[in-house]
Amino acid sequence: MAQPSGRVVIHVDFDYFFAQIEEREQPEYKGKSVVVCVYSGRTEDSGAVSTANYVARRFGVRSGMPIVWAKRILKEEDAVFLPVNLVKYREISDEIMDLLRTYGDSFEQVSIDEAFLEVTKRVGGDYGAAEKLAGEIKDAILRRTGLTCSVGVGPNKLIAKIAANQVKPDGLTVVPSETVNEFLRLLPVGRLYGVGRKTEKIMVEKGLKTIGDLADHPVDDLVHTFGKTLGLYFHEAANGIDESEVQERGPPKSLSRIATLKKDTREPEALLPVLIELCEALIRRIEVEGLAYRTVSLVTISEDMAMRSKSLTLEDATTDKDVLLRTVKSLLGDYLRESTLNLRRIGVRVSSLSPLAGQRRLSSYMG
DNA sequence: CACGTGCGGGC
DNA sequence: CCCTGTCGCACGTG
Repeated sequence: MAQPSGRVVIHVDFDYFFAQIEEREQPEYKGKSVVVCVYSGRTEDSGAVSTANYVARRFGVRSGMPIVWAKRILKEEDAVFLPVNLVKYREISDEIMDLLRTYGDSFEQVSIDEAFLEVTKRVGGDYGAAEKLAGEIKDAILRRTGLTCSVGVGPNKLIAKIAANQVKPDGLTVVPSETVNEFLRLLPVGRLYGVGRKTEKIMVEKGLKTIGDLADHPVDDLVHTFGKTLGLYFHEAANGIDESEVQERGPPKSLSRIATLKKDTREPEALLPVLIELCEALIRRIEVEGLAYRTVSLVTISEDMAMRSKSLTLEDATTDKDVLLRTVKSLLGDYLRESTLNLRRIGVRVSSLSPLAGQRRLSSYMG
């Protein structure tokens, strides 16, 4: 009873994207563990793993893992550790996204390495034609960039995304509407978009281990446990229902920059230079986006890893750098009066963003 | 509405 | 074992 609408949606997920790019550029990395890292700069190897190739993953290296753990795991191996080069990855991502966009009735970039394509019209609702098209997309990306990706085809975004994750790297998984329920039923609830570690734990404690369990569970109880929005969403998702459209994303709703401090401190003299840099970076971004901000937030992560935020909404939207810095300083004062802990990381966020009038820029979001 | 927190996705 | 960076959404509270 999944989709009366007869849609066909494709999800494209670039395989171990950052590490694959590095591999492609250095053929001598082939067969070795390649680990792309975000170095925080507080000690030699402080920081976290961003992406690892499949060789490293076989040893247990994972995204988000501390770099020192990964080094320990791979110390007997001839492994390569590299810093992230986001400018390079973004350039390659943009190139692939521009290519992908031409294959859909509509297109939605989800992140630097993921996108949805609505192809219903393009394939006339036919899953055989969709599978062929998905293959052509994979070929085109490979020819153009030398990179592989994993692709999922399904009757909606939810199913297409789960399908793309089913076989990777270099996978192609097609789930026609008639097979949605059998496809979902045996999968663990954690495979559902929106179910992470915390939510999965709650579900498993309720005896909901598979998506089938969730689909059969009374929706009232899900609403009671997870709230109206999420409860209804989980119920529908578990039954393979998702009517959300594939559509170009608009301008960002918030922008933030966060940094790790060289050492834990609560001294304004030590924090200020960092805040200035973060504000400057944000203002540059606001300018290229053609946006103005009205809400300013200071984000703090203290030595105990607790995250907090302080924010203030201005009377009028602005692009002014000094206003931003003054506001951030004032919020820092508020925070320091309330807490005695040293800070480990600090960040600045702007939100309530509005487009500046008379901007050509708007056109770049209209698809 | 403004403010603050929690969570997820997944590099 | 130690801990990156960025964004969106939901929701509780005042």
